[in-house]
Amino acid sequence: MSLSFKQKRFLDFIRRHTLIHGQSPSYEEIMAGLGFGSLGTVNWYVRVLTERRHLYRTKGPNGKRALTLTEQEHATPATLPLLGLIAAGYPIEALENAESIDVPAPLVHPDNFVLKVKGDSMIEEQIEDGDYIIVRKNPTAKPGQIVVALINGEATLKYYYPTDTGVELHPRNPDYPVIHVHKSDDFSINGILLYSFREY
Amino acid sequence: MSLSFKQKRFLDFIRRHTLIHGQSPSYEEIMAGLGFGSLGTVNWYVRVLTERRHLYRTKGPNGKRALTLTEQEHATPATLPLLGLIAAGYPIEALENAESIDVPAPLVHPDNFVLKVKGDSMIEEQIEDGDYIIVRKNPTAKPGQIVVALINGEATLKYYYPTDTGVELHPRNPDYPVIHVHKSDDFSINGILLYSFREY
DNA sequence: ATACTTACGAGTAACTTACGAGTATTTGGA
DNA sequence: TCCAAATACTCGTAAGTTACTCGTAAGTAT
Repeated sequence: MSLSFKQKRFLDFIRRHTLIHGQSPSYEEIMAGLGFGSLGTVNWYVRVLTERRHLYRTKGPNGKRALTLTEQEHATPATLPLLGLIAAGYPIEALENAESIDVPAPLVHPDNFVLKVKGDSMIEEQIEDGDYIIVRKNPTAKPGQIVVALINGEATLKYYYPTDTGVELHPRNPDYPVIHVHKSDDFSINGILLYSFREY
Repeated sequence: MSLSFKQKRFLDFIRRHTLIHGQSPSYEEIMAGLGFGSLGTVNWYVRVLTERRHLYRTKGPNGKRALTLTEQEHATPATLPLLGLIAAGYPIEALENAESIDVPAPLVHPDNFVLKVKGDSMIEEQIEDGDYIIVRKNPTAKPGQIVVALINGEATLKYYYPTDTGVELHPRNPDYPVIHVHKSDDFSINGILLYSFREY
């Protein structure tokens, strides 16, 4: 879902023009400003960037000078870093170039981050390949919360229930077994599950 | 809902006139002040700006020198209205007091809205009770998009594939049957599925 | 009466969209 | 490693819409 260099340049031009002139540029102005030779080129950019929801018109289709950046409220970027890939039963796989993901503003918090679900290992939790989960980094949890836990290095997503003797991890789907964590296990809570989403 | 350059200029004129002269300008004064050749032009601005809620009359319609600015209110929150409840096989149930739901900023758009999923009827689509879906209102779709469709009044969430003879609706899960829509069916597309999420 | 506001009808310039076709650049395999 | 295919980008022009304009006449409140 990332943009090419030229596409970024295109969006930048609109942002700057809108800022400086108080209204969106017309196709002709964009054409001149970016050195294109044809309106068709401008239209091509508008079409693909609209489809990808980086642009929209404030006044419905064919509204004049109505091109607006979706990213406008990026002034306070409501994004969280995508820190890694998670698949049940495997270690969490870190991503180097922490890309940012748009999320609802109330979820923006320094301790929150996003993981992308890899594979269908969590299908029984109604979470499938390609979904995203938002996690609050926290080494502890309250009983009944869903946690991202690591058992002997393997990630899992389960309800957390501490007991006298150790910890029980319950699946969302009651058809699957409860996991009993023993003292001999290497157990840690990575964080608490706050939200999950899927883009279509 | 942004204004054109000329529309801003029109509002500015009213603001300044009201400030300086202590009363709103008459149509003639606006005409002279902005260099129009006709009252019709002034009236055109008043009409569209009133429709868009940037102007109103303090004394009801046809009140003289009563043009007043609706000074800009909103600090655009990144929310969408929750318009109803959806369950596969049932009509969409409208909610009266449209509450607002926080969503990622890029999804904020006048044509987008949120539906809450009721019951487990969409479980095979990996969408369960209590999930939310974000839909872009649109009466048509491109092949391959996931649509919220109504067949004989019943809602469903399916991949959309038009054919020569009608429309095919494919489920996300291939274990479930493809629906063939016939001409005799009352079929309409409510919108296009953009995003789904779940709070924990 | 006077001082305004509303209601047509119609025109034009400013823009946006649609279409058709061609050239670069990346990507996925054999 | 090299080709084929997809994707990204470019051009020109014509047609379609919208924002804005005019003029005039009829309506409404003091």
